[in-house]
Amino acid sequence: MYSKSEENYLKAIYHLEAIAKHGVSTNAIAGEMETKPSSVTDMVKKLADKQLVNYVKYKGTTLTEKGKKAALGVVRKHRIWEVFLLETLDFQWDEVHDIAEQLEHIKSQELINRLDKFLDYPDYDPHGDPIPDKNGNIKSAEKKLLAELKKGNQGQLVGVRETSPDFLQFLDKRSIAIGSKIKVLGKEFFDGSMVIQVQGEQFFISKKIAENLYIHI
Amino acid sequence: MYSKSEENYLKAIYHLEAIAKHGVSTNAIAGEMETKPSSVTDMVKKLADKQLVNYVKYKGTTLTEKGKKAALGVVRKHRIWEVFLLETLDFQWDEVHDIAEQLEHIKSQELINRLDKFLDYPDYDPHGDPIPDKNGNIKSAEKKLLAELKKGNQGQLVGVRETSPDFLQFLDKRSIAIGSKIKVLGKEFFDGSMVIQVQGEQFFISKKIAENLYIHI
DNA sequence: AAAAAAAGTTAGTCTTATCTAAAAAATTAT
DNA sequence: ATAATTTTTTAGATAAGACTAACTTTTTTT
Ligand SMILES: [Mn+2]
Ligand SMILES: [Mn+2]
Ligand SMILES: [Mn+2]
Ligand SMILES: [Mn+2]
Repeated sequence: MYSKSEENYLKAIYHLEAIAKHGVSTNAIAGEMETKPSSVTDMVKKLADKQLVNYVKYKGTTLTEKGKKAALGVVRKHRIWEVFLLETLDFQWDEVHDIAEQLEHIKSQELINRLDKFLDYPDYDPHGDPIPDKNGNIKSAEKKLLAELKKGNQGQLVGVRETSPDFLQFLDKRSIAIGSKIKVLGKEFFDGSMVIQVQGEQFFISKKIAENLYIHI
Repeated sequence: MYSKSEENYLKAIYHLEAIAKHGVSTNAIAGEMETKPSSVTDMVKKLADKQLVNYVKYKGTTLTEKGKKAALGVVRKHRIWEVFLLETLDFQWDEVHDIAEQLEHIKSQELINRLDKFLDYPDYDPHGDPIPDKNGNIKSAEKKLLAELKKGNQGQLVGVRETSPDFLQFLDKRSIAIGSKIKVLGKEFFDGSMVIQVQGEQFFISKKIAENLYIHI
């Protein structure tokens, strides 16, 4: 259907649309794709010709319905493959992304549907991101940063934003891991620091820590 | 490492070397790859520059040790993915090839080794072709055509050469299937026809039938 | 052994996806 | 409201891989 490059652009634009207010900027796409802005201009023109994006010179790019559907198809493949790599092949949490980046481009609807079935229709990928269904519907909730929760809220740790060894060791030392239930016992308005409860134990964490933990509520 | 196109050429040359006496001809590669001879000339020159083939203008192409190793790597990936598609995802025997043709190009040694382990180190792919190990060694026997067997020989049906509905129905009607044990009870020198025994039952088959069944002895 | 046919190569073109450098438009600072 | 800066686009170049058409070498036929 679409080339690997086109699929990667669509996915990048999809991800950027979630945070951009209006259209996605050429520079933003270039940043995400690790290419030059001039390459992006070329590609978004091609995507516009194929009715996959709305592109207004100097103004920005947005996905059309057709483009969004295509992007969600790639996102679905990516996340299902990530689950497979982690659950079935026992890859580590941080090893799956690069391989899924390639596998997401395999052309076969049947393949991904059978894989989905084999994995028993997972709702989330290993990073806590929801998996769209066959029709591109995302029924599951998007993950949130722990820092966004209020006092009294609780949820489950589904992923980390920062992956440096320092940070992962910080979590390890406190037995905070993917799947842990976390409750916000208190939150300081002044600096955003929190007191949280994890498996009975209480920890004080800074805003910086809370901004790097993804939660499902 | 190598591009998808280079990998496909290496694999094609590897397959053709098995039947060619001397070097593989440009036209033969073009046929296998479904490209034009001029495209092949371009590519074999590039492969020769990379020490993957020995190419002598107008004479033919052979794989170097380096090229053979690379080709076997692709063959290994292809066959392991085929096993996965059939065994794990329940694809039909004749649906797996096209998808494996894409999956064989995923760049990750770790991925294929884990998949191999997950499948419990299969020796053959669903078509009865042996799977090279990590180092490119093929310890298992190559499949043979039933037509090559002699009176008294027996083996296991591992694949079919022809895949037309007519032929598959012919087999179905007689309950001859992949995995069936077949014994040659008699063979006519005049026309190559055979009497075979399959699960207690005896059948008379023409040479044409016997030339389309692959056997492991 | 010459002529004809087939096989293989070269030269030049095309497409896709990149890039650099220069120009134009939009934004921000003065 | 200008000027400076940043963002974006255009123009032209490059590399991979494929094609057509023309040419050369090899093989087969007569
Ligand atoms: Mn990708
Ligand atoms: Mn993910
Ligand atoms: Mn292939
Ligand atoms: Mn096979």
